[in-house]
Amino acid sequence: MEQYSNRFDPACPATHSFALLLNVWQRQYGRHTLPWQGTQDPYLIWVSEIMLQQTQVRTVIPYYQRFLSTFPTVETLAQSSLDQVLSHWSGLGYYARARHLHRAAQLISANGGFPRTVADLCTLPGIGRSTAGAIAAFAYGDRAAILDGNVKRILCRVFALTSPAEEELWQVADALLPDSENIATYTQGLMDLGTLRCLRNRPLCSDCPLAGICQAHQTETIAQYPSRPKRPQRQVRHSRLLLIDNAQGQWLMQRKPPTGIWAGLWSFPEETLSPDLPSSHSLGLDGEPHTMLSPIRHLLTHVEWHLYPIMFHSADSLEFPADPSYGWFTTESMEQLALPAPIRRLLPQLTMNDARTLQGEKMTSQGFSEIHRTMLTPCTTDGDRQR
DNA sequence: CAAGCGTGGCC
DNA sequence: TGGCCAAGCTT
Repeated sequence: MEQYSNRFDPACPATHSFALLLNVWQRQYGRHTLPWQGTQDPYLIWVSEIMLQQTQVRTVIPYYQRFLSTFPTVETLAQSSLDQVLSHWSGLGYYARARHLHRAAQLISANGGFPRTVADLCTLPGIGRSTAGAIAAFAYGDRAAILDGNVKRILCRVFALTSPAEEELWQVADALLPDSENIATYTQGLMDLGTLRCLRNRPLCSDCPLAGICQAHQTETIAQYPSRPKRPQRQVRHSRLLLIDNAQGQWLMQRKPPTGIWAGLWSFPEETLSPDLPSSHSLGLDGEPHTMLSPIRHLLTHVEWHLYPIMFHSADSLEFPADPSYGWFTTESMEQLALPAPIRRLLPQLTMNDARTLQGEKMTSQGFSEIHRTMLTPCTTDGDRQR
């Protein structure tokens, strides 16, 4: 068998049949009834593409439908408050997407319409080259390439590319584009193939339309593509979450700063725990904590975060008017806030404790100290986590 | 430009 | 069950 070098060869037979094979397959086996299909409205397509960044279709669908029922047009989105947009994003993650979406909506609205080209789409916050390509292909039928995780995996396998540069992959993606009349089918076909056939683990090559031209399949080296870069180890972080209620049954919350994890969302006041610092809170609470809820272990891409919710009753005299980032909320009103997922999951436990039923574990202050010492003592051994 | 940025589901 | 992944972008 003829061998191809570890480089894309535009003259190899696979180049010519790639798009045709993919499109024939997409029409028969691809997805055609997703909520954002069957339209060429750039707004509807844009919202879907942003939500789908690093997020699976199944997760997105209910968010997409709720979002569009509240913000049916780019103008309604532009005229809404950021808080309202973030609250619809609550639980979906990567919240910068929501901030960018809102800002872009205002730019689009001010410009009187959507950008018409890939280059102009790329100028909007939150829209990179791949998202711009998808919007242009689906909304305008432009002959524009996408390059998401699916496409990278497919291209690496079909053309046996071991560690291609990003720009090289874009060149391959461009070279493979069919005529613009078939571009939407083709673009959807890439996404469908990556999701339904060319899976990262255990790809279904026996049912893949590209098996006949796939170099990785022919050399039985599918498992080697794509080579996975090793992830950096997560940094471990410990924080106490201060759940403070007042006599009116309200809870003290704080908006997270504009950068960092959960930026702009509402959470409970935090107290960072570290072995180097005494664990004293900064809110001037004079009472003792009365209840400790179950610790939360929350994993982000780069952080392993341990949260220890503890409950206080606010002294009558306690007020927090000085810092506008604080606010008092009933559990009912908190439902509408933009809350991170683990914080939202705490709400039922607050309700239980609203009535002073105190379902959590009663703790003496000595007990707290004990537990916090346990938290911070070398569960570290970060070396143990390597393999 | 490498690092930062969420979350739910899967095996 | 824990490590890994999913329609990436920003700084």
